Amino acid sequence: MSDNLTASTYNPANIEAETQQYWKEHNSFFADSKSSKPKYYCLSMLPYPSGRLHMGHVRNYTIGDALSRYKRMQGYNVLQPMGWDAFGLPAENAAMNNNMPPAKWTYENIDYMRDQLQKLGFAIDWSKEVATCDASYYRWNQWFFLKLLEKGIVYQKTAKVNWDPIDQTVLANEQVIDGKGWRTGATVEKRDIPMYYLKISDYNDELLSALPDMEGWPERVRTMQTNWIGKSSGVRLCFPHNITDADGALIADGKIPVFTTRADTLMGVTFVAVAAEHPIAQKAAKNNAALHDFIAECKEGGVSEEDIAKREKKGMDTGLTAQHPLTGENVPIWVGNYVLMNYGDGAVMGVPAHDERDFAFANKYGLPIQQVIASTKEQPPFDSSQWQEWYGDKENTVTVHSGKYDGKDFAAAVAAITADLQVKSLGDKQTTWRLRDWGISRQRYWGTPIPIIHCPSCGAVPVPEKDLPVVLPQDCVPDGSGNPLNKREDFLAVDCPRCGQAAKRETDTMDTFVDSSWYYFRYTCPEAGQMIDEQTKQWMPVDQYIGGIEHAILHLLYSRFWTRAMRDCGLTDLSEPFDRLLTQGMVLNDTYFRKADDGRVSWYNPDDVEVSTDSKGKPISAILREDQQPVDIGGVEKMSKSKNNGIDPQALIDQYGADTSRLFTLFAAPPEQSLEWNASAVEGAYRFLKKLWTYVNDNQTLLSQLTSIEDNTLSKAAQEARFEVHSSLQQANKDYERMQFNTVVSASMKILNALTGLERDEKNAPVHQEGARILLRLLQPITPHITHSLWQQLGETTDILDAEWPQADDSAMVTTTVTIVVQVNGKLRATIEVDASADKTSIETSALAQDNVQKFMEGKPAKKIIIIPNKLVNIVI
RNA sequence: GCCGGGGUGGCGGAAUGGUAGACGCAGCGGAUUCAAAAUCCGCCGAUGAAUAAUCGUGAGAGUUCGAGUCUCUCCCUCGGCACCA
Repeated sequence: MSDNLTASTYNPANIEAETQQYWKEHNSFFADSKSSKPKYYCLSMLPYPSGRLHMGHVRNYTIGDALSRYKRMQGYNVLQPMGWDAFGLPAENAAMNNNMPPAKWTYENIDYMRDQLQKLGFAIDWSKEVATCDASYYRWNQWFFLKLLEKGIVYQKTAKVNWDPIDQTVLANEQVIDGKGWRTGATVEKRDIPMYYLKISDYNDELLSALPDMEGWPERVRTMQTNWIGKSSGVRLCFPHNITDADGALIADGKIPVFTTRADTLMGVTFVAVAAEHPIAQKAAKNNAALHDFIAECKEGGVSEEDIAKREKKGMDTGLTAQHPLTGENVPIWVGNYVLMNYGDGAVMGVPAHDERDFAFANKYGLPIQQVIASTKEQPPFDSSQWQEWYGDKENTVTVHSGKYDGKDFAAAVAAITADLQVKSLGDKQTTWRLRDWGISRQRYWGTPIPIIHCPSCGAVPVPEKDLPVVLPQDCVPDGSGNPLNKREDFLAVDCPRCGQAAKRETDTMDTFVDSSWYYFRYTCPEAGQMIDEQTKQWMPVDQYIGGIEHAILHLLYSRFWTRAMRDCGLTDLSEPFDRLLTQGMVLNDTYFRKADDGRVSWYNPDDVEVSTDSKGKPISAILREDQQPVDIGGVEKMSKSKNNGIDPQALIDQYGADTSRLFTLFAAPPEQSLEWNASAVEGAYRFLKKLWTYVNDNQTLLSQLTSIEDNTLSKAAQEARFEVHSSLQQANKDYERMQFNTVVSASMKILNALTGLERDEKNAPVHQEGARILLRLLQPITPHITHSLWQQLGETTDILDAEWPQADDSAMVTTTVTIVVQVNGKLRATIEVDASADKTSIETSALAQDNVQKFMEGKPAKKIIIIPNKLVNIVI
């Protein structure tokens, strides 16, 4: 039978279905805890089951899968699990829109998305699947919460939340739009409510000091966490006062404590600013209506750090004074809306000359500005009408106008001032942290119930371990006003476990970050009748974690904390859960819009827009297909609902297949960088796979054996093709190790180009046979279906997954001559072919003999000749 | 506002301090075809008649025989900011 008769066109739908069926029948991806091979735990961040996979998921899991398959073919026992971060706010929103319980919505989404993941051919061990909304998972959230409560790591305190006064409900930050509630439009208030906190602050030193040694993590993530933990060394000092409360007692023992990192500027203090909730502000407001109103105004607006930082800095004089701790002079006390009661001491010292924010504040309210620092570098003179960068410097400074402290640099001034404060018992060195304890209470239904019972006699009583899990009712439908659990008598009513009288369950649920802080432990033993069992030891820590950069701080820090908390409860020996971390970039797409007369912007999906380009292919205009009218071309932005620039990966899979989707995703950009959607580039990926299919499929007879290569019998063309195959393979193997999959794809394309460019005859057959086998194995982690199918067409009987990984053959890359670049004064003037073994003198001689080299040397003698072997000669004149 | 990342052809991107633009997309020209799709071949940073030369990696300076790469200053842009996940 001739090859022509067996040739068929590339049909991804059939190939992929058959290959997936094969994997299913062979249980190919089961990760056996008892295997003797070295383990490799490859973890991708688990998805929120929003309904359908988006391109970000596809990218994340394609990267993880390419790595998992590569490691597996390197001989590792690979665990690649998958699960669902299934609790959270979107399910409640969907419930409101569709009048459907969040549970039903969530489980339907999980079923759909699991099917999508399977159609993408990911080598996932589905026997280890976990959904965080299953009681079999979240019972261990509850169990561990109680453990931490026992250990004193859980505690209760009040916290500020966004409060919608019309819906009478707590709002998430994302539900606050321009300071108004998203459903009611009412002005959001800050309100204090009791919450459970985890004492992550007990671990701040450890979480910080481990970071420098975490070499498998990107530098930028470690820097972000370092800044987030925010260790700062400074001085905590007190401004004495004699302000009394209603009972005539001194407020806070007659002291206003403040923290500063700039004790060297203490002599420049011209005011003290306190938070609106500070007891002194409260006291001053009693007889001052304007101040009372100002304090009320401070309560408006959101609670996010960004909201607070961007708010216009405002203040009001309390009319009260405190004393400067060193000079005893009176210092006015102001209320500032930028001072936070629950951060530090709720008060700050104001040094307008050397802090930009204080400077603006003092200028606005006419407070004095007292310079106490001068620059030792040449700088413009101090000018109290305009802020200069150097006013806030710590380096190259000397104290001035500071009495006995004059003439000191930063460290000396801080030391001298601190010593005097210590003598007066009004201050001492202190380390503070930016990291705040983790408030985990959420006033929402769709989350893990906090296992606490409120008894009128006994107070807050933990649910006994034997009564776990506290099961979340599955049939509630939230309506936007408060937590539906508060209306569920069957959930609420319970007897106090301590005294037996009628009591009430806690209705707050846990932050969903709790769920994602330890799911990777549970994957190793999803059926265990305890939080984790001995199988965990076999797999943990995670060797490679992959996920979005947006999780660089919160999720990754909480997981590091949670692992330590588990360690301190005797559950694991580990401190760090993730050995290596890869933060993948975002998926972007073009945006198109029209702006209506009233300023409203409508966004159009790139699929519905036709773009015209100039003769060079540069886009010049775009029209909407529907009405043939022009639309404006926006920038390239993250795929999102709001910009209507998302691409549904399902359409991509349906049209081109999983292999093309995977190839495009990995080829278009390196994993850490953002990836731009490009429909033509998808076509290009598809074209490559068609070409690969045709090459193997059309040449089955030629390729079906594997004859050994005798180098000296090969033609020059065959040797060159083989050189290209092996040098590309060598590069690809290096790039696999550093997870640079885009250049692995490039190398694969080069290999296929070399092979298809080489005549397919008996003489060249060994090079084709070897090259095809290299190429298929090289591509298996990236496009697993087509390579599985073509591997069989080569007559190979073993599973390609079990095939030995290809290594570059040095003998294929030996060359007799090399091309050397000749530069004159660093500029390229000629290239020369020399014998690979040529010595420096002969290289120099032939370089100098080049006409163009002589021309540019203009008859001048060479001052210096630099020779880099096999690469370059630079003649300096 | 604070913190972090990124700027290289028309586009995505490639380059252990050593030939900038590999590989691909788009574009242009050609072959094949009744025609189209698909496929194959060639060209493809700018100026230029040019296989000459000059310029060219956001801008400016510096280190070096040599800088996309190292150092400093500046500009633009994107991401995170604790109740979105």
